[in-house]
Amino acid sequence: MTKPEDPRLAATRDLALDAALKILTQDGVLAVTHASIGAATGISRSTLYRHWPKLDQLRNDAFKRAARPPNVAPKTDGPLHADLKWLLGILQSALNDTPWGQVAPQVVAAAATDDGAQAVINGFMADRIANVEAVFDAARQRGELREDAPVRQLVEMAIAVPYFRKLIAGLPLDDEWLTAHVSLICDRATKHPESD
Amino acid sequence: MTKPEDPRLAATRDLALDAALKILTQDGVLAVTHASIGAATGISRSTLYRHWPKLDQLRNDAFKRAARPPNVAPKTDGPLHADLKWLLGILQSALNDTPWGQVAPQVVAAAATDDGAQAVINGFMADRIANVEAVFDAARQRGELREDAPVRQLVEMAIAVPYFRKLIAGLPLDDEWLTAHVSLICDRATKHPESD
DNA sequence: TCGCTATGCAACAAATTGTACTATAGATTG
DNA sequence: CAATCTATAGTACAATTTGTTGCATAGCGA
Repeated sequence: MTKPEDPRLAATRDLALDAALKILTQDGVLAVTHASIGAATGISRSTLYRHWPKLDQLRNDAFKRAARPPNVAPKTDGPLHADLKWLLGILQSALNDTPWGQVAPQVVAAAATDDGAQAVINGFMADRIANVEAVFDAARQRGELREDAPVRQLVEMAIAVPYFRKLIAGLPLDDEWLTAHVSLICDRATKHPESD
Repeated sequence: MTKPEDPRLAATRDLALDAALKILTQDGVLAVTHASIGAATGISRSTLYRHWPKLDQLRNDAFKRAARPPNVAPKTDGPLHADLKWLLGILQSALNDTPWGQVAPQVVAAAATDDGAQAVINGFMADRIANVEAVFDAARQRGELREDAPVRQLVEMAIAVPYFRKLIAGLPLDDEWLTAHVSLICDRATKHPESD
């Protein structure tokens, strides 16, 4: 019943949002406008207004594009510290090497006054937390975890610190830091601290 | 040699920035403009332009006003978990009950493209970290800390998690959470886990 | 009192944001 | 292929935002 969509629509949408993402990372939210995207892509301003009548909609779609998660299934074959390092390594890469690291703070700020942006960040964070939880669950089933391990808190810490360093404190995320971070968390969670 | 400043300058500055802060918390950065402040205060637009010729300068000053830290000397008379709970309680209040909780995400976002905003947040965070470090230093001098306590990491965690919860994840900061958070950090830092 | 300067006001310029209309080019259907 | 529908380019235009300038007034310091 639903007609197939005119391919031109998807084409301009993709072209426009790719440009929007680039502008977003380079010059910030304020720089993504119908005019700037038109200049970058050759798409006419009037066409862009037909796709996104309001500027907020355009920016929210740019946010969504930046927030597209790597969508990996977490490695859960143990041991915990290896799984965790693997998963947080992906997070680290996302923050360091993809537009998300540049864009996330702007989404966070937009979320204060814009429900669309709030939804973007909630969805993204839910994915991240679920992945880390899956890693801990697998560790528990393997019997690696201490009975009293405060898993919820540890999951939160695992994610909070890299985000804090990158977005708020402006500190680097590198392998040395990651190793220490994972070690600190596993130390509290597992029965026998890995003696390396 | 430096003439005393005309009192009218300070008067309009304060009046304008107070209004700016209110607008900032209520409607976001984008709403703080010379026009909106003029409407809120009765100050004429041209006067506001003389004080802040560019919009960025005006917004950065509003950020600075929001970021004015409580400027408390941390309690350091021990034990660690009490000092830490006291200090993080102040942080929690600042995030929950002062404009800083609303404004911080916007400063973080602005920092991506604006050095002034970056300076605001760096200064604020340096203060916070120094205070928590002072608390740990005192604990060390009292002999409460384990030899191998990773203090730098724990200081970072102590601050990172509340910021993450409030700014990024939209989770609440309440007393129950704070107690658990402090407990988890002290557990790793102190020689003998408090047995309560 | 006298000069200096901050303010208020109004007019204006330029850029931004959004709308409307027309003509053309590409897609879908028969 | 032909007819029709629809997305796009281009232009003109309106409304708002952002910033400037000149002038008169009122408050401050000497």
